[in-house]
Amino acid sequence: MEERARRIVESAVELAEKGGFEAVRLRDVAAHADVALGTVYRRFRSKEDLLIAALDRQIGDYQQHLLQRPPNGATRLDRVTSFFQGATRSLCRRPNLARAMIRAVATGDPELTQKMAAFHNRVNDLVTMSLRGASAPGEGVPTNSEEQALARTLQMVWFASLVGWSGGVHGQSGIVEQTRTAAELMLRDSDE
Amino acid sequence: MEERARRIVESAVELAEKGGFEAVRLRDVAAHADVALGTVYRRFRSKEDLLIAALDRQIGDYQQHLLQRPPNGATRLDRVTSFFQGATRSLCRRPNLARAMIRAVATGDPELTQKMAAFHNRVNDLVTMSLRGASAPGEGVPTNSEEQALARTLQMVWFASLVGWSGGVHGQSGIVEQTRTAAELMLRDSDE
DNA sequence: GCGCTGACTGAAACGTGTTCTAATAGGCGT
DNA sequence: ACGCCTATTAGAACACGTTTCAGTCAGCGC
Repeated sequence: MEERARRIVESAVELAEKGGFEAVRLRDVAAHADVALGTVYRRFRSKEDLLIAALDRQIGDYQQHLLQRPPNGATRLDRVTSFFQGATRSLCRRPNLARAMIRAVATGDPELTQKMAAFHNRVNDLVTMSLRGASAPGEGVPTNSEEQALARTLQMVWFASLVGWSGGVHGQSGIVEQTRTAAELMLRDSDE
Repeated sequence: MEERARRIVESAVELAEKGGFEAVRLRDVAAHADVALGTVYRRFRSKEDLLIAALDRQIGDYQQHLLQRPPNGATRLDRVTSFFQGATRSLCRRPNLARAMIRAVATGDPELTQKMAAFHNRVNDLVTMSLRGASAPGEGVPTNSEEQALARTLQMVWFASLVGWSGGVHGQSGIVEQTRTAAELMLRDSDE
């Protein structure tokens, strides 16, 4: 990402951190990034696009972090549970920002299909990685279909939980519990 | 719901059916319902609130429909699969409307926590009903915790799938497939 | 150096969700 | 019938996402 674009995203993040979705007023973002409003719109199609870019960035960072310290645990259930716990904690550390980004990605604007899909794929990869243990995704072992189904289902449960949290339906612990419960239900008999 | 409010919701539904979320301009809704703009805001906190009310109404209708023809099938997997297939078809019959309502409920405005929760609970009840077979929810059998966990997880998978469909990430068949896959993973050993 | 091109700027303008206000209407107890 | 209260109305007003436009600037080929 180019310098100017990065400044814009960072400004959006700062504003979102303080005041959530509504606080990300694009005029303010532009001013804060020392850029004209038109420039923001040259780089990003919409407010949602901008916030999804922020989310993408954050996931990238977390992916880096995971490569250093891959989720450990003896069983798939342990690893996947601890992965979601860590990811949730990391995301919810800045609740206003998290809510803003989740709202953007949940809006489901058809203009942003690709970026939504990219987000889901990234999370999918992380889940797959945690299911397997150490190894990075796309390396060595080909994904079998059970693994794919597991990863996608867990990713969706996490997403739905995040939306619920974002709307105040339940607390941060609810996210972790719900994903763990789902993982337990799907990995009942597995102990590998 | 009172007459005036019903007219407002119905107007919103008509507009959404034709042009989706953006087509639901509250000025138009008011004009169409033969009501002043202020009256719309007296009854509904926001555009999202209005569309969630439409969703709630639609779920209520579908629940009625289900009481007449409860999902049939020998196993839990069969019933739950056929339930989601039917519900998805029913919802996606009017795609613009569906997308508008889903967007509203996915936005996760903390003002609307209660209505979001109500939506999730209603879907939960329907899923529980289909897991059990004929009997209505809350009657006779108390919900055990495995059943609760199953229902909630499946409801979340369905919701996430709907959001994905709404954003164009996958087609209507993707919704059905993803929920079926999740159900299969969780009901592998069960044949009751 | 010169001109071209594409990005950037500042500012205005537009649409729509949301709020506000003053005026009116309708019902209800007395 | 009268006063009161609440819902409703028409319409203005405001905020903010988004678009548009005319003017400026920077780099780059020549």
